[in-house]
Amino acid sequence: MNIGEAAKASGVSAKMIRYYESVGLIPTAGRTLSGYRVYTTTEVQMLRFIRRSRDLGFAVEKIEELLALWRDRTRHSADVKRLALEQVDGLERKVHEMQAMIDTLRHLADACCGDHRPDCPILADLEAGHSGPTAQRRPTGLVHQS
Amino acid sequence: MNIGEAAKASGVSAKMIRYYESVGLIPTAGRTLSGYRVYTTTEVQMLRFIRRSRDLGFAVEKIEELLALWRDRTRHSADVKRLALEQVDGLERKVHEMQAMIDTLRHLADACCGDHRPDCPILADLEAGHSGPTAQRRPTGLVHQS
DNA sequence: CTTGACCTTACTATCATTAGAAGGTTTATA
DNA sequence: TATAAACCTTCTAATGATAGTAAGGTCAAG
Repeated sequence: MNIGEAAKASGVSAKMIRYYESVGLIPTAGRTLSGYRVYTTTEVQMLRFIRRSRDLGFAVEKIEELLALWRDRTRHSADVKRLALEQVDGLERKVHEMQAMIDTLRHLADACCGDHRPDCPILADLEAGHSGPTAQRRPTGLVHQS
Repeated sequence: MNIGEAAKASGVSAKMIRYYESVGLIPTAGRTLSGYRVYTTTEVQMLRFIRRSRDLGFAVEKIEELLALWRDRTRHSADVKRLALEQVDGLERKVHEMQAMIDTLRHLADACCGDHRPDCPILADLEAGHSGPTAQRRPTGLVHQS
């Protein structure tokens, strides 16, 4: 199986497979004589594991831990559960932050008549910069990307 | 007012002020004879506007539009409202995605006894990669950062 | 033997932000 | 006045996951 076939079979792009190899998330793949990477079904399974973990929002760093537990037949399921719940915590923190933004924006938009006139409480709020009732005092680094 | 004072007054770091200038979000600042940037209260107000917009999750690109409307005394408040509601839409899409992840993870974690034994439905799910009841078929590019 | 579809590496970009280095300026104090 | 601290300047690089591009090698079918 070459990288393209492995990509199709796992749902991870060839680019990302090479990237995961480069950062040590997956072991260096075998090579044909001509230098093509070769993948076994076991490695494709690992890639699917990674893909699914990404779909659940796990960072590559955490996936590393998940993979280690996956391979460890003497693991404690408590450790897996802890990682999952930590992930839930992180996601919920982000959700709450965004929900606060949504609430503020909705509130401001409700107050804006949204017609041809220039007067606008949304701009007034941004201008005032009072950071309103739902704001974070300091960036938490969690949501500042769009 | 030099850049440090403007940073304190606006809540935008000096680094970011220079960055915003470099990408054209704010006009190039005036300079002293020795090359220090100089800021007026108007410019500090603009920085506070930017800061507040970032706190509400707006991308720099959108802030550019907001600033243009802010400066335009013949604006239609409808345009501002539209931007705000688009932002709400984007945030809600992300929130729903994350909520789906949370639901899946919670469901899996509930099924995991979390003790010293290795058996774990969370790992089983990741391994199977069936993308479960709450999954997105394709990455939307909205949540894949931690 | 050519064509097209694949593979290789390496570099670039994204987005907002932070950090560092190396060097010049201003301000306050000894 | 000398000096040190605290500022400022520009430039570079890193973050995290992913996509794009370019230049070149390989493989399979026609």
